[in-house]
Amino acid sequence: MDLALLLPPGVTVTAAMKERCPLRDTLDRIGDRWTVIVVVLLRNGPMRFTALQRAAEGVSRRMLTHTLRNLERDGLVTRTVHASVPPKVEYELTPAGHALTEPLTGLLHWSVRHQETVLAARKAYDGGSAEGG
Amino acid sequence: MDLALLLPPGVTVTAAMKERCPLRDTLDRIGDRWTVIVVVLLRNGPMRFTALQRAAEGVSRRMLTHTLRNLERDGLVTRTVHASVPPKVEYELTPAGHALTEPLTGLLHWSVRHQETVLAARKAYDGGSAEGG
DNA sequence: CTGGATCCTACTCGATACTG
DNA sequence: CAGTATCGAGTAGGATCCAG
Repeated sequence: MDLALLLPPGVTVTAAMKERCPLRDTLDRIGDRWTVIVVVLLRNGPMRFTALQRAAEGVSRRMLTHTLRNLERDGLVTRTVHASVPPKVEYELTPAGHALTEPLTGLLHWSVRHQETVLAARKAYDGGSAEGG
Repeated sequence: MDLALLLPPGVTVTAAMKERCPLRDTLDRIGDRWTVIVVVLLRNGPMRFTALQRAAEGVSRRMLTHTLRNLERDGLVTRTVHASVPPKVEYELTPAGHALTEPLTGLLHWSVRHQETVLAARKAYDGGSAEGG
């Protein structure tokens, strides 16, 4: 992508950005099925593994683990193991992770505000395209 | 997802939202490889098909067409054909599409600001995990 | 409760060739 | 210039079983 037009004032396009588009990078990282959901859920504070699984509704243990590992790897989430029986593991956003919740929360709000509009548009489009056939 | 905690004040959780999580819905829609890129690129005004293809860097005609069709279907983009030779087709964001650029632009800015941090965290994580083997 | 290993399916996406 | 049709590879992610 051509970044120069889109960046906020004061931000310069570095060589690294040209080589490796930051947005493309971020999308590759958060563009899977569960990452955004998990980050948004962690927005209000630390959560345990099982609590996340319940809240995310539909995620398998495998994918939740996978998602959390990637977030941890990228420094967006910390993992804290409490030595107890049964085990208790808490996940919490780092500052970078919290910063990410801002646009993602914006996305959530957009989703809520435009759900009906989008659904209606889709219905109209599908109806219109199919007509006459 | 449990939406009640996360919604802005004044927004009520409707039955539709419980049935069909709006965020999940949005992510299914924009979570593919090119949608976010295209929407961000259209942020400054209408663009032609080929201009988009050049700017997106790497998208195939097939995928660009597919992406634009979906955006059109959801009412986020309009498609205008100018009857000329050669053909000229312009794509432009609708108001809903423009509203979407706000969080997406936020995401872009986050990407730029945190690229180095994330890359460093990843490197550290990978190095740390691999050590001793 | 947390999470690793394996297997398997479905779907996404890109390459290529063709059209108006 | 702006698409469409077809095909094949790669991979995301779910099901299941095992373990500390």
